[in-house]
Amino acid sequence: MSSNEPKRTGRPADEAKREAILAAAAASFFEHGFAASSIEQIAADAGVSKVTIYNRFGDKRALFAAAVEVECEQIRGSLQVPEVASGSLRDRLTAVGEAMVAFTSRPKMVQFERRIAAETEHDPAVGAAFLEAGPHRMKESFAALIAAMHEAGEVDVADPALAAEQFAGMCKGMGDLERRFGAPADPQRNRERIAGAVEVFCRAYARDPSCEAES
Amino acid sequence: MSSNEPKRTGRPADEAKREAILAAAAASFFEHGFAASSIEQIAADAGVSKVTIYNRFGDKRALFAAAVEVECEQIRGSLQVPEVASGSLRDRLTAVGEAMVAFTSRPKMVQFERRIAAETEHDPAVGAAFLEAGPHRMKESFAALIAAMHEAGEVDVADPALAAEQFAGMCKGMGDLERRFGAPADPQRNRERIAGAVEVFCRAYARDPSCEAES
DNA sequence: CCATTATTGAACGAGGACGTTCAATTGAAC
DNA sequence: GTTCAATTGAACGTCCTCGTTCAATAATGG
Repeated sequence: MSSNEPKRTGRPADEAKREAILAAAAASFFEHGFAASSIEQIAADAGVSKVTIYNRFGDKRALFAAAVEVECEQIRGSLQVPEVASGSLRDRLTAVGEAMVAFTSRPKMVQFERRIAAETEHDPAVGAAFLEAGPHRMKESFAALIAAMHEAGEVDVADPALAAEQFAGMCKGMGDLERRFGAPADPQRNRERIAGAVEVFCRAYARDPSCEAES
Repeated sequence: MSSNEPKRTGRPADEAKREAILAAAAASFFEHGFAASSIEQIAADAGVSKVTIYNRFGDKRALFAAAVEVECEQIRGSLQVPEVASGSLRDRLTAVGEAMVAFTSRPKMVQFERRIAAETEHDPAVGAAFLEAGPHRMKESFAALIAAMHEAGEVDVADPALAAEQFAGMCKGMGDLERRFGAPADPQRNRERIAGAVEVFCRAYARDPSCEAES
């Protein structure tokens, strides 16, 4: 395969520079936004010539798209519903809720989502790429877990995808929104939200009556 | 009071121009974003001289803040949880859910939220102002309604604010997020989300067993 | 008519940004 | 050492932006 050994003659491209460019681009784009970022500044931050950026990425929008793609790849890699098979139903749900909230409320993620949302109007493909890489994968993964719980007879759920949305929606509550608009995080309230979500979910869907004993 | 009749001498300020400026500013800021909007273009759209804008608003950021304030005022005015006292518990909850979803998923609102979120990093006060004008008011209003239902003995809710967040979160599900990232609206799924939210809410909180008969 | 304020059009200055061009240099492969 | 591509630095052109300045004009109250 020529793809394995390009056998290209001449000076090879410095891959470290590519990564430095993407890192600097991501930092600037996701902190200041697309329009407020300048290629020259990104080049300076990356310790690279401006011409190198244009040679490798061609365009400001293309550089932005590349930075988004890198971030989406990272999301795809680090996103996973914790597959805790042990513990009670409540414990497992609680673990999932905590993982989801922790994942989505990291400052980096909040910042990234803000910028992606802002650019979605100008470039819908960006929003679609993020949606597929993040939320949709998470939802499908969690829905599959709920479906498995249904198969195991632990819960009685007719629409696992809907139930997944319901549980996630209750866990996030308004904490999601508050963070997006700059309000400080409230870990205590987050715990209450997760506990409340588990409680309501069990009351609505659990088959085992002992699950509802805490009422 | 001199505030009632300013008795100012000279040519009076044209209030229609002020509104035209704010309308044009809102249109540009909320469609293209702050950095990508230009004062000259806003002036042209408003049919007004650029100097007039600087005389009246002083600054680009101040103009942005004024446009945001106008929009928040409109939100404060048009936001209200429908106070349907008639109908069954399910019917009332459904009405509230539909109203909330309809209110938050209007394209104008989605667009506005995107821009406010993007600017929140640069200017946290903007995010806080929106949070107070919109989501927090809505939540408090709905929580009061749930508290009233509790007083009336229809539901058994220990934490009305939490229950309000749970119901709202279930109604929105991921539809909220999908719209923010450009996915087309799905009215059918929205109805299912609202119906599902009502169902789960009643199972978890309703006192009247007949409410859960549909299971 | 006069004083006073609002508005305009045009121009200006300083700065920045995108994207290009070009000669010069670097680094790896053969 | 030669060859060839990657990289650099600097400059350039073009355009846009914010914000200011200034003389001219419009609209009101007295």
